[in-house]
Amino acid sequence: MNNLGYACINHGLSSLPKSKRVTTNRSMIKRTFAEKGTPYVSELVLQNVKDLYKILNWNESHNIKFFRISSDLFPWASEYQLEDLPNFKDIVYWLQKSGDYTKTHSHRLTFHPGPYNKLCSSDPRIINNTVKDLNYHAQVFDIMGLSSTPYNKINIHVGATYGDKPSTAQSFCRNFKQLSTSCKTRLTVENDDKASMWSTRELYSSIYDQIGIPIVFDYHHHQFCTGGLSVEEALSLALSTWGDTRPVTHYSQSRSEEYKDPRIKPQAHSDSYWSTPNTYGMTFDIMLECKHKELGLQKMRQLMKEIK
DNA sequence: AAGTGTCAAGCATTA
DNA sequence: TAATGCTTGACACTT
Repeated sequence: MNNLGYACINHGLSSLPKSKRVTTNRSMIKRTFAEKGTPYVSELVLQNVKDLYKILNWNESHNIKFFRISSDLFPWASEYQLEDLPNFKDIVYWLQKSGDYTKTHSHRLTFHPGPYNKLCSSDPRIINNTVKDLNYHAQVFDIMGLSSTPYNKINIHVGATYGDKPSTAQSFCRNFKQLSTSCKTRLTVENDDKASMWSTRELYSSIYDQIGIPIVFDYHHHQFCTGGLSVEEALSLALSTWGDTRPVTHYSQSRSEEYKDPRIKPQAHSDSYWSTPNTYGMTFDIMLECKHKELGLQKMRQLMKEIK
């Protein structure tokens, strides 16, 4: 049984009329942050965490037990301490309520912080921001009372090579040590979608072998950066890095194929699905990264049923 | 309410 | 040199 999940946005709930809209993605531009500061952040965060609880309830009632939380939950999180938000107590209340709900109903929650997180950089300012941002994600899971393991993964890409993969990997592994313990124990790395970047095989030998963090295998990315491995080989290799924790993979399909439009980059994610990932009989959770979110998940369930 | 232009961060790639 | 895309469209202003 491979559990299916979706990422960050519930399409149906977020397109309700404004008064009923449910979203965890309330944010603001830089100017507004400068003008209104953390009190306004705090208001938005409170609404976001309340809506997170609603989404988890929606998921449960639709038998979806795997969900990626948006990093937008706390806008500008690297610019303040969570404890300094005026509504922090109420925010904690709703996060704990969501965490309790998650555990009671055996859901799995994960994060996927943005591409601006460059743990492999050698610029101290970039490292500083990256460490703050990654630690914030771990702190949220801590508040929710979720496991300090990759079961609640915080997944990132290595994200650069600087024209020198060995030294870039070294920087990544060195800077990893600066993260909080609760972040280090949850961190995972994902294979890239460009030939020049990091394949599953390279992540294994350059990152996993050094610091032992699990590899998230992305089916879609793999075809653009195989590292010389077949899907089955790369998948097996990635799964072997998860120890006792049930692994996660990512699955999406090509938008250019979906719309039969060669002008669209083949890497772009599709709206929905028309075929299923080959699991080779192995068991792991699958994060679906299509644009139509929970609708795509329901489509995928149909497709998987038809196969059996 | 609906439409439009703009929007933090880092990097590699394309135009 | 500038625009694009990435884990995810949303904000802010005008009409």
